[in-house]
Amino acid sequence: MQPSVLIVEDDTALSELLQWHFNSEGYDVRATADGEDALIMVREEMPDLIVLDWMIESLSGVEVCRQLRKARESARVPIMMLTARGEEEDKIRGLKTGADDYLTKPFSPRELLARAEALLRRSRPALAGEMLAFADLELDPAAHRVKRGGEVLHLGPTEFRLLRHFMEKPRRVHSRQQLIDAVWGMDKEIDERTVDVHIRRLRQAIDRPGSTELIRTIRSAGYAMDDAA
Amino acid sequence: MQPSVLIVEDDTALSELLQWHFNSEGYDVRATADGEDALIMVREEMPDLIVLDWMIESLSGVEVCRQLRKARESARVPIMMLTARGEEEDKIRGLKTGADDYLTKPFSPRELLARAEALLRRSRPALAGEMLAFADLELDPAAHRVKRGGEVLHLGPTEFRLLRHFMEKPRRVHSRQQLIDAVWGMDKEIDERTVDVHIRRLRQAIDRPGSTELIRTIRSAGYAMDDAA
DNA sequence: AAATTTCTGTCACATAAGTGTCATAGATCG
DNA sequence: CGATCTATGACACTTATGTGACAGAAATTT
Repeated sequence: MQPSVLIVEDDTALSELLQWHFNSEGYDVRATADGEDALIMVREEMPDLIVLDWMIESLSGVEVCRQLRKARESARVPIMMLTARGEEEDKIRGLKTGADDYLTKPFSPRELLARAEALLRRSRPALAGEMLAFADLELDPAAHRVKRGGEVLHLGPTEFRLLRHFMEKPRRVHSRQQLIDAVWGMDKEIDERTVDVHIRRLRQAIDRPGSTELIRTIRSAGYAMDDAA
Repeated sequence: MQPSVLIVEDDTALSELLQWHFNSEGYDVRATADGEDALIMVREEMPDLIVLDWMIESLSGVEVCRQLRKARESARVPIMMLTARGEEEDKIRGLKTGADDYLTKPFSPRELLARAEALLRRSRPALAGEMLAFADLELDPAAHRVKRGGEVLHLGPTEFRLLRHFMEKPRRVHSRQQLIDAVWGMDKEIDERTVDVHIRRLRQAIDRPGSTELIRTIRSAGYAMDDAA
């Protein structure tokens, strides 16, 4: 499946250049010059990567960035910020709002693409809308649907995000705080015990009688998705 | 287990930016703007990595670096130095004083995190999530899982940390006090006999009947992980 | 807009797991 | 053989996790 990128850039020439390059690398490209627009487009269809110019119309790059991070769905989409030389100060501020990387104009397309790929590699499974699978569990992020051995399961929204997180990084301990950050959102203040409760609900939802427990408790550390006992 | 980082930086915005990024990579983050403070914090609890700005209040970065290197406990903690462009001279001096790596501002978070991980990998592979192996034992730090000859073992939290410590530095005697410092924490006041008990529990957990003892007692010195003789 | 259903986050309490210490028995050394 | 040092089982205690209930929030239906 081809990765998708959203380019937010008001310099038409540069935007087209970027589009061309991403396109010829096999990306599914969308573009806009406007910040408001960008947010709408993201809501319509989540891209795998966002390239964002610092100086754009109607809503500054920082503000777009901030908004994206605030919404739960887009909180973890990698964002690459473009800045002009001499905006060094802004760079810092831009990054602070949560951009993952920045590039100073002028830059070589090759460099942009290389960095973009690096960003993508890190966070891909979650965002690319790819089917996640583990043991006999399948999770379709796009359709918001989970099956176990063919049978459709019913999960609440929180349990769904929780499971998705586990399936993105299986065989790995997640501390309660990490789970809160990832599933509820960084700024939320959620009691750590609450995680236990949702873990239980998740287990209840995915465990068929007679099947192996997929969510393992690691005492004093957190939880992990695991297959073998 | 999550690695810990201490950020010493007096530009609040930049410090927060760094904190955010390290945090979202799963680090346990502490920060201060002050050099004296930094030394105290290090003494209180040794971080796995120190990020140090060259220009900070009350005590320059170099000085902090020098002091850290002088103290035996902190002599080997990896230090990453941050310098502003134009302080190239200082870079050289910084490295001379014992920094392990440096980065010129402004830099991308990706780069910082990548380098940080590289440093970590060198000093404490287990923290960077690398698989540890010894004889027919395997320990997966990320999954918090131990196998012997393919079979999954169950260890309690303390036994797990103990074993991890042995596997990080095998074929080497560890005194009881060293084990206490590493496994329980510097400040804990634990009876040395208690180590014996946990060693027994560890042996019990990893020894299959008929297999060789992996933890050897070195009388009047401590314990070591060893295979043959 | 009201009624209903589903979902959420917290609590209090039950259960389970792990902890540190001790007394005693066993080893080892010179 | 006495002086040390280490192994072991028992145990009282601390801490972490599982669980059911519940009231309020949010979404859905009527």
